[in-house]
Amino acid sequence: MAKSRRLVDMLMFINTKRMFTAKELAEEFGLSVRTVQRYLLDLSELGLPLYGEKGRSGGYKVLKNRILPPILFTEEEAISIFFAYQALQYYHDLPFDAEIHTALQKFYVYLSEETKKKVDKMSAHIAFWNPKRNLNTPYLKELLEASLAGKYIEFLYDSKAGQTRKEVKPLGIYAHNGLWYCPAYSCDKQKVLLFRADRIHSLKVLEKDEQMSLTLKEWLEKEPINTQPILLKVTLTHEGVRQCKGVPWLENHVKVARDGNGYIDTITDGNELNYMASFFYTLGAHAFIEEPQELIGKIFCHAEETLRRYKNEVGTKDE
Amino acid sequence: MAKSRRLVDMLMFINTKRMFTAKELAEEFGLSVRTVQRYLLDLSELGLPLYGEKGRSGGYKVLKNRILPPILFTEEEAISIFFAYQALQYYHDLPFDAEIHTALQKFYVYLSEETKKKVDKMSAHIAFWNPKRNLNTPYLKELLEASLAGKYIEFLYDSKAGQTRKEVKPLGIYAHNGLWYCPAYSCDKQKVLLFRADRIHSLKVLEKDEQMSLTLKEWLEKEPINTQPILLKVTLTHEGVRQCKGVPWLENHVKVARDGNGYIDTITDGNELNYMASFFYTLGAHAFIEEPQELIGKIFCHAEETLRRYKNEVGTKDE
DNA sequence: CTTAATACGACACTTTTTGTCATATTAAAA
DNA sequence: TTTTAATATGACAAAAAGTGTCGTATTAAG
Repeated sequence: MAKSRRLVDMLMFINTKRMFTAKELAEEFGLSVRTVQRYLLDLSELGLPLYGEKGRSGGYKVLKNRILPPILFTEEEAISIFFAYQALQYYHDLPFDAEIHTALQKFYVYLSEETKKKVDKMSAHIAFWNPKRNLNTPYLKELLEASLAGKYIEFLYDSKAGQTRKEVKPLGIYAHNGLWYCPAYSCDKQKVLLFRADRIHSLKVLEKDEQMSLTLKEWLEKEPINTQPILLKVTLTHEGVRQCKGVPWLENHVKVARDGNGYIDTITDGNELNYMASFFYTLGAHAFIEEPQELIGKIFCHAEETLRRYKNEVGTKDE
Repeated sequence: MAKSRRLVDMLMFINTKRMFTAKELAEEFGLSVRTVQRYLLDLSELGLPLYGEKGRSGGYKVLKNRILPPILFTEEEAISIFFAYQALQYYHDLPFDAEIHTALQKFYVYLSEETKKKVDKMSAHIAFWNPKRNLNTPYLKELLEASLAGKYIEFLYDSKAGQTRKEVKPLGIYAHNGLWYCPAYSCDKQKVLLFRADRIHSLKVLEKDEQMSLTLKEWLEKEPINTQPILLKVTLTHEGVRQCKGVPWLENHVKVARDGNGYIDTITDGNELNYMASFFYTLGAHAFIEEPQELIGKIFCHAEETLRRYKNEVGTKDE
């Protein structure tokens, strides 16, 4: 039992070193060099990828990544990890996809038959509703790692105007509606730009790094600074109330009268006018916008233009 | 070393049994009873919650859940698990929430300082955009477990008409837009009903169980039987192409000409006409619908009506 | 060609593990 | 009430495993 403990201690010690010699460990742990060699043999049999180099400036190296000491999990905990993985199933690409799979594999082999069945079944009984996407997003891990390390990157980006070269410092990544986005700070333009991760090609991590000034979270929280507060006033029918309560950006702002009709009187983001126009258009007669005038104007102009564009289509059919 | 291995073997053997005696194990492993007792002592020191009962029909029991043998993970794998957990951060309630936390805790304590920092940072650099909800959904785990076991459940449901008692067999759970839903088969009504999990109260698992006839997955796949296929033909400008490629239900159906303009010619669901109308309305001049006539009609009528409704509003301002 | 490292075998010595026996305690069955 | 079969624990000798000290081979840098 004492040996197992010392093996774990040694594993931990090794993890902190890039390279080490048997003599070093012998002194550290008060053991003979021979015993240390035997310990290292045991560790590699346990799965630690050790590589020894002979010769004067030789020593041992741990290949691969650091390995954690053996951990005891309960089956319930393993199940919970499989559950968490379900949430990721709907993304075509993920950072750390390979690692998640090897980790799940390690859990899976030790599960009891009964629990294996349960885990197998699970994917058929849980869904996280997200649009399935088929776009390849190969650089997710690199984007995330660069943002964690505060490193600059360089890549080609498919934008409206064709492919352009960008040099930026990513703040992080986020998933929205099945797509991955990456806000990144551009030195040239001195501001944060938002990129769609699937449109990023030929990424290269640059040496230039800088301690993080802004994280994704801060940026997401700050963003509302870019908002242009405008007053939104809408009257709603009974059905309009129901619909507005179903969207997160409005659910807390709908006031309902005793007769079931409703009213919205709140401040929202002026940058979202186009989205709002489309949303209230869908509601049709169930919502009547009182303010802002700009939103009414948008809807009105759009309606006029739409009429003009489809006039002939509808006309010919009717005749 | 031989001992550690035998300890693990014994752990595995114990896991398959509900109850056992020291003598049984002694015979199974070719050890003396005394040694088995000492092994069991070691195992409980390692964290296995063993409970021994004296007396004639006594024996050992493992309390709690099964424990997996010690597993060696790499740090990268641990990071990937923390990443997966990020995807769940936006749900107010989760099944297995407690277990996920204890599992992450076990990983966390063994991470190197460097990796701990990385993991701490991660939550600030990744987001899975989902509306934050504040509704309590306490029965998620029970719903999931019942669906896996094919068991019937009984609960009170807050529906439009007030609280009603339901007796159903859940097919599974799914998350959509930050809310949890549970489709479940009702024996009374002989069909699958869809429940919002946050509206379920006082759940009780019934003894009655039945091997699964339908899983959530099958149900979700079957649902489109309700679709009404219609032909959709749209011409797109360059920008229209870009926008349509950004929505999942169209991204695979956009054909792009050499000049950058595009064309859609596909079959979609007639039940979604209202949504489509709203979507193509937003695109404005970047999309021109050729078919179906019904969609054009919808957009046209809506535009006419919108004009009528807001005419005065815009007029008064202009004067 | 010396030095400092891995690699590994042999053997005596030390520590740990194991089996045996003894004893106490408990609870069900006879 | 006594017997029986289980846990629980201690003592001690025997067996096994682990350890240190050699020795020898091999390798590569200085």
